[in-house]
Amino acid sequence: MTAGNGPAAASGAGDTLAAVVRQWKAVHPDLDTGPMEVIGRINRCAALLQQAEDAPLRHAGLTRPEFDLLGALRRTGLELTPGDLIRETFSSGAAVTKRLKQLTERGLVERRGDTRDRRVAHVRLTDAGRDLVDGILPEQLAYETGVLSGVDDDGQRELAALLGELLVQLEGRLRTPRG
Amino acid sequence: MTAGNGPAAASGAGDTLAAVVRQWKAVHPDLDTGPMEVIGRINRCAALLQQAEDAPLRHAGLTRPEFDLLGALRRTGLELTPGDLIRETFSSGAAVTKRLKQLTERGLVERRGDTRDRRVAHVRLTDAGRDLVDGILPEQLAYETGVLSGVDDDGQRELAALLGELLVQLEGRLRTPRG
DNA sequence: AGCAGGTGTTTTACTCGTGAAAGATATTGC
DNA sequence: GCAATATCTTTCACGAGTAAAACACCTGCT
Repeated sequence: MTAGNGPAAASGAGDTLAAVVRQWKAVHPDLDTGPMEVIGRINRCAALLQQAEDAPLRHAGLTRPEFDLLGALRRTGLELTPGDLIRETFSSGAAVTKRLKQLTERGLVERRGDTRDRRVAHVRLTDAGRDLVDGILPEQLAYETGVLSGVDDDGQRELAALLGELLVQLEGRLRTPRG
Repeated sequence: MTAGNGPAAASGAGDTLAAVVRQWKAVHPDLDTGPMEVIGRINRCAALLQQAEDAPLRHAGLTRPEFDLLGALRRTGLELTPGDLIRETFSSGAAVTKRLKQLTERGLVERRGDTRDRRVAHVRLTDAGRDLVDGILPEQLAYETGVLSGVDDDGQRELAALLGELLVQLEGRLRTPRG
């Protein structure tokens, strides 16, 4: 969030961000807290979702970034190079290297060198890796459906649309993913 | 995101999540990707915002969690115990201890022991700490206003409201913040 | 051919956060 | 009063991510 978050306590109605915003308004009444209400909530949602979603994955012995990597391989259906995976998962090169090492040792992915360009490697899912992803994904989506059940279908569509708008802006603004 | 994200490439229209969802649908046509469209976008927005927002803070030599801690002290206007800060910033005890050590060394916060209960400490902002927060916060909010400028005011209100709804659900569902 | 510079990947050194255990003090029940 | 237990905070050992440098290899120029 923009400016620290946290619940002063379970303060009656509203989410924790509402309480935080109230506190800031009391200290700096002239401040425009509008952006905080959006960005703060996005960050807090993300944090809580991560804690929650880690549960189904942890059950399979995977971290989210590991699952993202496997998922990228599964959904493209192709062999990907480490460079591709860096771009697909928005991770640093070092992180991808470490994850590939781990996942290879666990027999979930395999590597082979490129015949033409011996700098590059090609990574693909093993059968075990593919089965693992295919097994986890439905559980994950079912769990998420439950998490979102408090928001009705129209609300979910609206949310997805608005976040998509914002995302286009952010993705345009923030050239220079990583290295 | 629920299941790996990433841009297959700059695939025409829509954000990167749209491309990811298309890929999944091609591989698992029967999958209900609805939750992914919401949760994936929340996570991706959070990731991008963090990268972006770190810039103004980094300029002041602060990480976001450090700023969150200072912000909690500033907006409550009170002395807080480490325990309070754990709850306010949703961090682990170990993390708060480390941050307090750093921030104390930098002269941004001060500690004193409790007279009654010698287990607890009380932390408050120094003048320098208060000035730093008051200096950064407007910059931060101005930056965020710019980031959100692609979404009109009604959209922002709608977004804040929907995220608030979701947040209430998540906060209710996820008892057991940390330790 | 040979080298200058670019690209793909890994290694290195380091920071930060975490869970579990320890440490220090309060509180409760006998 | 004193052991048993609970609470607040810090320490420890470790895993994971990062930036920057190193490495390995290709490409284009001369």
